[in-house]
Amino acid sequence: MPCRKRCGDQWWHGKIKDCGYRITAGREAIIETLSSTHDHLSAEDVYARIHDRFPNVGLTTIYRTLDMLVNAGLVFKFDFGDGKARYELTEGPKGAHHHHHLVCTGCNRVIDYTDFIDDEVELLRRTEKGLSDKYRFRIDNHLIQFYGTCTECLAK
Amino acid sequence: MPCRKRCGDQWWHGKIKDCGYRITAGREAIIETLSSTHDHLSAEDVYARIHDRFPNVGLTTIYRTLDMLVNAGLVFKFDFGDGKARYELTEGPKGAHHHHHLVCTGCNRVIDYTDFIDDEVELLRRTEKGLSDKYRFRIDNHLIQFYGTCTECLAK
DNA sequence: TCCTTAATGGGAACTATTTTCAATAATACC
DNA sequence: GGTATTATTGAAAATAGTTCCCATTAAGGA
Repeated sequence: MPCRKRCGDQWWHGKIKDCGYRITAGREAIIETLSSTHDHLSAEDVYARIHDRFPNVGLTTIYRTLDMLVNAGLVFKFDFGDGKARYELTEGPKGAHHHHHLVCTGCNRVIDYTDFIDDEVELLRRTEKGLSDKYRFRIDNHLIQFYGTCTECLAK
Repeated sequence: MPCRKRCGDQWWHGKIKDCGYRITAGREAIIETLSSTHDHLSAEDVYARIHDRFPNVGLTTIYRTLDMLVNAGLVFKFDFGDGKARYELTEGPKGAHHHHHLVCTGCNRVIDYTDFIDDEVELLRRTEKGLSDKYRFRIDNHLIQFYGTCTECLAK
């Protein structure tokens, strides 16, 4: 499928090209979709949201592209315990929007929170340093999630 | 399958009975297996380790039991990104052995660390309090993982 | 010991994800 | 701009982890 959008470079083009990947219409569509929502989309969700405008971007491509984006560090892959992977951009055109997740084990709802993030990030940075020194790991990323029961589920 | 072990109660019997579950030989075997290792076992791993002594505990039962144990709060279910769930006891006969994980995205190796845990746990407790107040969540658990590349994979 | 009901196992079913492969399109080079 | 090279592609088939189904069995209370 030809890359029909002839508008200028997007903020993420560099990051992709630097890793040796090509810019395609499918990839544009996928990244656009991810960047236009705060939902935690599964591969199938992305497919559904793209399919109208790009009927010939297949599910396989979605999976492959998301995987590639995870490799390139542009996307983070989450497991919220409902059997399918969820994807989120690590940053937008304006930079990172740091948040963590609160997951309801009753209904699988996920709340993004940014409260307390500064303290967390500060501690994580220290921990990261300590760990990478001690275990000789290069640490790229971290995951913090809290699990519990949301108000609605508590009411039952 | 009859419960052949007639030895006295195990430390976990109460927790299971309190949730209305029964004690069976299969469940004993599964918990024993989990408590005798620090490995992060998948359902299939547990099956393999039990199958010699209990040839008639099926994989289905392993899945069901692990799920039940997660519900009962005795087991924690992890996703390290290799496509299968991993299970770990949340506590042993001597109480909880608190640790977090360092995951290599190259080879999927997982290192348990306990360093810095005290600071982390202290911060988490505070965050947990703040979050549960603000979002009216009952928080039961948390997950912290660091992702990166281990020494061996860095060498490549 | 008997009775109720939860737990079981084997296989089939399900579902998210990956693989295969021939066709197509994005980039580098001229 | 045209062409060669090579990554990317979609569809269908394959895979793999997990769950469902249902007749049978066993745990625990009376």
